[in-house]
Amino acid sequence: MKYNFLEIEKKWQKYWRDNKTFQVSISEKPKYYVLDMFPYPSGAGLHVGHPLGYIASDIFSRYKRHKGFNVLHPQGYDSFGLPAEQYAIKTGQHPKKTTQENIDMYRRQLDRIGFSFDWSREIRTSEPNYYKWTQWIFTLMFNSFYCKIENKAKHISELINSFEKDGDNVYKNELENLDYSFTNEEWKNFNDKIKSDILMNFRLAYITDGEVNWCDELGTVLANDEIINGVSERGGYPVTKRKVKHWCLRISKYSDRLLEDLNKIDWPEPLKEMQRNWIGKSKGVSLKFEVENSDKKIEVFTTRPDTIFGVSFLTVAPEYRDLYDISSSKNRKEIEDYLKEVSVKSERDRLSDVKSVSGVFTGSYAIHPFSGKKIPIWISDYVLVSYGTGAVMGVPAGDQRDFDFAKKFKLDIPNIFDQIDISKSAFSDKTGFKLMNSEFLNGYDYETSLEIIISRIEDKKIGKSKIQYKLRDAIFSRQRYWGEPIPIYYKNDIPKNIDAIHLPLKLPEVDNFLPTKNGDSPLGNSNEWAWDEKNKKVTLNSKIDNVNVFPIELNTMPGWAGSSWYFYRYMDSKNDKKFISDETQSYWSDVDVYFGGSEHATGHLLYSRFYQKFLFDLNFLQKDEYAKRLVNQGMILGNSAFIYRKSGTSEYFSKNLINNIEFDRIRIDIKYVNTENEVDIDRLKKEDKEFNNASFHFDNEKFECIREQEKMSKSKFNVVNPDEICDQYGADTLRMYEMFLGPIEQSKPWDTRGISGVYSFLKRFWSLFFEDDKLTLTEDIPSEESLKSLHKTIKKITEDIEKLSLNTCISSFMICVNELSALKCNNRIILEQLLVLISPFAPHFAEELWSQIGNKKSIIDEKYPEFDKKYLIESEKNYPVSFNGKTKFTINLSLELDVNEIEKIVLSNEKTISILNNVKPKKVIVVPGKIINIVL
RNA sequence: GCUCGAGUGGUGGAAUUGGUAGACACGUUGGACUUAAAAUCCAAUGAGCAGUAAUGUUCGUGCGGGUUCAAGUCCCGCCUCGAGUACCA
Repeated sequence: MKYNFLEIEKKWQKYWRDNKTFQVSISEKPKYYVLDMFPYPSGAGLHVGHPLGYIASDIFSRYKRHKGFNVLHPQGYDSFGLPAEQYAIKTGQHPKKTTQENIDMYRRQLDRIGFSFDWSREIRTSEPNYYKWTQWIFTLMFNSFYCKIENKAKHISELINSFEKDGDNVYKNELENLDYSFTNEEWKNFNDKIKSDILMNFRLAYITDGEVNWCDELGTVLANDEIINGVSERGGYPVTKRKVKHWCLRISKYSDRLLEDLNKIDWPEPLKEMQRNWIGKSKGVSLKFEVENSDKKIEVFTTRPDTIFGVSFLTVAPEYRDLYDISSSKNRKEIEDYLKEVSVKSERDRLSDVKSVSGVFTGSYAIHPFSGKKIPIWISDYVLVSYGTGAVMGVPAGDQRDFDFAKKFKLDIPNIFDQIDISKSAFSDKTGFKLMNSEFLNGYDYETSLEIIISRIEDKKIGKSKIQYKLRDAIFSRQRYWGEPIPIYYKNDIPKNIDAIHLPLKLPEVDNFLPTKNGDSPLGNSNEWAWDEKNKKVTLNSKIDNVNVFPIELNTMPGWAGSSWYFYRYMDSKNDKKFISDETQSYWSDVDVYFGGSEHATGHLLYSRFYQKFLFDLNFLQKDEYAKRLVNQGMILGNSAFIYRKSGTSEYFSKNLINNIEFDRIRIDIKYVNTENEVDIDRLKKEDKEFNNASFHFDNEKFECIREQEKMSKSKFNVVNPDEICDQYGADTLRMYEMFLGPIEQSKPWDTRGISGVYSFLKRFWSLFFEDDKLTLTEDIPSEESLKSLHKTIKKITEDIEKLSLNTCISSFMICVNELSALKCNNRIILEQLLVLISPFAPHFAEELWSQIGNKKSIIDEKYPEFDKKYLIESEKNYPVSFNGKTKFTINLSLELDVNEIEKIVLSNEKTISILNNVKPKKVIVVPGKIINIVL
């Protein structure tokens, strides 16, 4: 019988569907949760790079199931957010429609590959019965504050109680942005608006009015991790600073826990490192400088208080809060000019402008706390408002930026480092110096001076040790249509949340869902977007004059709101009473292995950890980390084709090829290029419009086609569609080939030519079962050799799957089948076990043969074979005999021999004698079971 | 700039953690089958040198040193590429 993969795959996919094979529920068995990062259905469809992680996780899930675990392996769609909406806008359709279409396409493509997903648990973040809970979590955050004393989130009512009882006594330290203090009596007398404003400083979801990253093209605000190199991650559009009222999540309160708990989880070290850098903890000192002729003080944050005597100026950020209080009115004009100049700069300008130094003198001076000297105060945009205190002390001798600044504006550069030349650049090392010109710190090194200065600063009560984080609060508002509405309404300007029982607050239908350049949210286009507080429902805007009807927040949530907690919903996706029942949570607990790309390191993977800890604090979750182990799959790179001008050719590419012009090469679709890198010019010119109009003549003499490896993408004309591979070779071959390509976490190029190796392997395996097209198995006791081959393979496969080294698994299968083919093995015992072994990798293939050899039940729950040591015991070893470490020949010896016996045999060996040629060896090293080395 | 990660045949990649470098594949070459092609099967395949040949021999894991009986693997110093980050005081 022939290996007819198309028929087989269809048959078994239907069988699994009909028998609900992959539907799981709570059982007596131990659980195992294998999770993939769910896709956002983008419209371009899948290419062979997408399923890489899914295949690995599927193999692992099926393997764990064979091992006796009750495996939860769900899948869903991250269907809200920018990608889905951008696609809808591009194609001029409603996002609801395109999302549904894209999901259908994804599903069709995924189904062909034979995944063992439990689709009965499917979730979509854009479905009301899902986002109901996303909104619910938001209201929890709105109604919570972070208690520093207990180091956890608590309900806001506790804070209010404390204010009513003790004023701000207990939580005074947390009122960082508030200038005034209040007693319990004063609190009670505050009006609602003031109370609300004060509480906003505490709420974990809060509204604020600060500057945000604004993207004109996308018509929305973006979070820091959505900006790459000063442009938007989606689409690469410019980003500017803009003052917008927006919601934020106070993730910064969790900085330390997010950092510390990285030690608890088995995630890839590079990824943890990225999170550590993003959180950016640094220890230092905050220090107050008096300002001459002013009540205001300037507080700076520094990690180098030891260089305090090197301070020759202070610099504050252009957005510094007390800017006008600390600057001289004489300099007003220059300052305002400078502020204007800075504000027009986009994020990208600022980045590309890092080298150039700009700033303006405030006209006033601060007083050095130890030397008493007058220090000029400057304004410069190299200082960031959002980090530290928004002000820095300028130490040109010890910091390159301060050095450059001082040079540019001709400020003092006092040297405080003995014997060190700072005429060309600053000296920023923490070792290898002794201080000078530093009064009581003279002669000390970094460590010692640090200790002295900190105690001096604390004695003088002008500052204290401080830990500073780079991690900022997460901007939560999007001025977009396709996202979860934020369940907040404004009662007399005071934000109130819609209670959980009235959720979901459903996304309204609007005629125009396009984003606007002025930042108005498309939800404003709805004429039914007001909250009737009395009847607890959404009503017409026209009723807002009514005392009980109030406007609803127009912004929607960012894409990561829905993806920050979705892995819990899978456990109990149908539950409409709770986001997840205690019972299901107790059983499924957490994710055992999470597969996904490292590009989410500082986005999704950080936000979801924050959500986890928050919900843990409020006792909704039982663990404070959700994924024990994480595997980053690498990318599969596509072959892009470029036409280059050969050197010496004076001919240029035609100007008509505008869209494809990149320097002196042209990108073309890889389908026009054959394996010899020859371009099919005729077809290219016929099918490609741009080439059709081009005056460019391809000529092998003047141009050449070169392949380059890049990320697969439709726009790069280098995608390979998994459907085509399934048509031609079958899903099992695709699955195995993707794994065979290389280590899962590595990026590796796709080469369709290589697939034939895996395909013919499966065919060879298949043919072990047949003779002259008829199933022919013997029931005899298997031969020693075949048993050895099998058990060697079982051992290797089991070890490698656990390590997720799946590429070497495929090699082992090939070796085994090669060996069995050579042995002409058609033994049932051997082949049956081998089928179970390979079933996670090539499930359709294994099911088919399993049933053909007479099994009635699916192979899916068959016990995974275990190796028996007795078949692996070697009695002999082919020892390499090396001379000075270089192997000259091998000798087959019994493993029972001891060192002396081996040495004797080797030395009397005729080859040894001839190589030694009467020279007496200096030393003979024998490592039993490994090697023999003769030292001359 | 800083922080990670990686450099092994023509290509993708193996290497029990210090013990026969190049497993397993692709590709290439030769052969078998075939009128022919496809498919399949067999053989060779790191480079160089010597030999008709079996074989022998030298060099070989980015570069330069070191430790060791033995280094792709460990240590020191460089180079190149990739990823992340970017005025974080």
